[in-house]
Amino acid sequence: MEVQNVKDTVRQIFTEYLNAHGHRKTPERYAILDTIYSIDGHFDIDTLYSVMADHEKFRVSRATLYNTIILLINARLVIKHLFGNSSQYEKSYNRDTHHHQICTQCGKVTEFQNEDLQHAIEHTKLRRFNLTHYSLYIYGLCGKCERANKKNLKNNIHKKEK
Amino acid sequence: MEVQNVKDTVRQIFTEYLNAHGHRKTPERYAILDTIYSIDGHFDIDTLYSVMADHEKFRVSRATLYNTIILLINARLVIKHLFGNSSQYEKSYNRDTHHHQICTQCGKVTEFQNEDLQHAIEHTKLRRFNLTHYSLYIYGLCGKCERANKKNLKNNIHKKEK
DNA sequence: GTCAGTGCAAACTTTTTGCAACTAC
DNA sequence: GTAGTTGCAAAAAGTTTGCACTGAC
Repeated sequence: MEVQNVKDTVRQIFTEYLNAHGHRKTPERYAILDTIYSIDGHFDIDTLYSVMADHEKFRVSRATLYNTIILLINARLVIKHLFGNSSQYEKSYNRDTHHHQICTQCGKVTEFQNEDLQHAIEHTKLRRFNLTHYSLYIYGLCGKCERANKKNLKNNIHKKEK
Repeated sequence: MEVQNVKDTVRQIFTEYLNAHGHRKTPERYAILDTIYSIDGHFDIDTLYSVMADHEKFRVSRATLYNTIILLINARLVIKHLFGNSSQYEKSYNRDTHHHQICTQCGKVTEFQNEDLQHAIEHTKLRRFNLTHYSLYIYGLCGKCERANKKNLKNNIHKKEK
């Protein structure tokens, strides 16, 4: 689907959501949705705030960002992650299901897809629970850090952990 | 394995870890490890602080709790989760692998086990990545909330979302 | 016209940091 | 003795809240 199509569709979904829940259709809310769907990958509130301040016609307050993102999560248009210290968000409509690899050393987050895994998770029998979505975080050492560690071992460099 | 055995074993693992990394073996550190291995399920720093203040011989500062828990995570004796607002921790030695169901409405976190799922995740081929551990969070509606919602619908009670 | 929504600043919560005192080694 | 560790308090970071103003309905 083309970017503009996606933006139109999510705007429509959002409109329906707002109507259904008796919320007002403010320009701020649509500007936020639009900006989020212009961002690839993860972002935090601060990044979103900067992007909107710099590139978009709208400047909205952080309070409004926090408020609106809750609506978007409920409308299933945004997913919230909790990596590292701050909350990270990402658009969720028309995105391929993906999983997350997180390097415990450098903190780098990489997405990957795996249909078998996806299938296994989505078809897990759950007792008294109605799955809507899920997050899989795989922790370990990324290739870069592993190589760096091996090199350091060879050179007998010992970085003390904090 | 018996509780006391587990405590002894983790103390030994921690000692080895501290030695290997040139850290001191302070009584605070062992008291924290011991307390953590007395707690079943998840806890946050504040809870741990209270438990130690109330029930244990040792009172340690929050700063020390934060410092020590990082060591314990690195020693693979504790796992960190990010549910809801604050970081949650749990002991990880000698625990069965489990996954987490999180109700998006009431926030309740339930653990469940599923060997097929566990196997599928652990045997996923990863490119340039060395898996050490993982967390799977499944979001949805728990049975209680689902029943409550149905009941509300029937009675035509409309709680507006915030 | 009304009240939900917004912006701003203050408050709050969780975590980190700086520093003096302490203690494991 | 010395440097790593601790406790405390202050600071930082992220998020929520109270309130007056604005604008969607």
